[in-house]
Amino acid sequence: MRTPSMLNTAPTWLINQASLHATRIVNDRIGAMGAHRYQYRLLAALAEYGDSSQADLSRGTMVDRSDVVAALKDLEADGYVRRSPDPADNRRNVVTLTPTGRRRLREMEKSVAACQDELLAPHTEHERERLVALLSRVVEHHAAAHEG
Amino acid sequence: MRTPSMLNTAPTWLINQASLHATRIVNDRIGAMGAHRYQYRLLAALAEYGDSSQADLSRGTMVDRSDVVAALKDLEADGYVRRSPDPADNRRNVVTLTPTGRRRLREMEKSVAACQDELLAPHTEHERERLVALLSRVVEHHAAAHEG
DNA sequence: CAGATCTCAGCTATACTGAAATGC
DNA sequence: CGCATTTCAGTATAGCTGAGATCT
Repeated sequence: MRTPSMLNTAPTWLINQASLHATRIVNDRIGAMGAHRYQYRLLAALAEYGDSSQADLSRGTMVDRSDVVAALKDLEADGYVRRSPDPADNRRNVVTLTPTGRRRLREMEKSVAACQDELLAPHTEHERERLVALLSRVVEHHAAAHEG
Repeated sequence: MRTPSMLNTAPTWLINQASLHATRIVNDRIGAMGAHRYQYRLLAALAEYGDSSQADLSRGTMVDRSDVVAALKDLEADGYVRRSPDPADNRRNVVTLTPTGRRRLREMEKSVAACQDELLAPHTEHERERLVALLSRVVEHHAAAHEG
C-alpha cells in the first residue's frame, strides 16, 4: 500500500516523517563520535555567544533546562566545558567553552554538515535554501507565539 | 539568547523544531475530539484503499504494526472499523471502514485542515505548495532508501 | 521448511513537569 | 514577598524490538 494522498499532501505529516529521517541521520552520525544531539546545540551556542548561564543556553537552544543539566554534566566530564558560579549572580553558573570543546565543536560541525547532505541528497543548493527559508518562518512564527 | 546561527541554518534542526510544533498542534486538535494521531492515518488509508490487512495499513501509514493493533482496537470499540478474518488468507484480518467511521474521518479531516492552517499561518498558498513539494522529495527519497 | 501476519510485552529516547534548594 | 536559577526525580508519548502463535 502506498501512502494515502490525504497524508501525502499534509504538511504536518510530511514534516513529521522528514523529522524522523533527520533524527535518525543525526543520531547515527553524532552518536558514532560518542556525542549527543543536545551537546552540539550547547557547544554551538557557547561558541556564538561566549560564556552563558544554563538558563540562557536552554532558551537559546530549545533544550529543556533539566536536559541542559545532564548534557553539561557529560560535556564537563569530558573537559569540553567548565562551570563556575557567577560572581555577579550566585544563582547562576557561568558555562565556559574550553579549547578542547572548541575543537570538539569543529568535529561535530563536519558531522552535522554531512547530515544535511544526507538528508537533502536529492535537492539542489537553491532548493535547500528555499526549504530553510520556509521552515524558518514556521519555526519563528510558532516560537514567538509560544513564548508570548 | 537567540538561536545560534549554526542551528538556525541547519535543515535537520529546523525540521525537528517544526515537527515539534506540528505534533503539538495536531495532538491538541485531534485530542480535543477524543481521537489519536494514528487513528486519522488509518481511517484515511481505509477510505482511499478500501478493506485492508493490518500489515498493509502499517506499511501505508508508517504506523508500526504493533501500534496498528492498539489503534484499531480503539477504533473498533467505537464502531469506526470492523475486523474479520480474511477467508483468502487466514493469517490476516480484513479491516473495514464503517459508515460511522467514514463520518468520523470527515470530522477529522476538518480538524487536520485547521492544523495545516495553524502551522502554516504565515505562508501563502503558493509557499505551502512549495514546502509540500520539497518535503515530499525528502520523505520519498529516504522512504525508498530505507526499505530497499 | 522459510516467510508472513497478528498480538503482546517491554524497551529507549525525547520532551516535558513538579518540586526542592538557593539566591536575587 | 515574588521571581529566577539549578538540580533531581519522575511522567508521557512515540517509535520501535523481540518473541510467540498461527498460517501460507
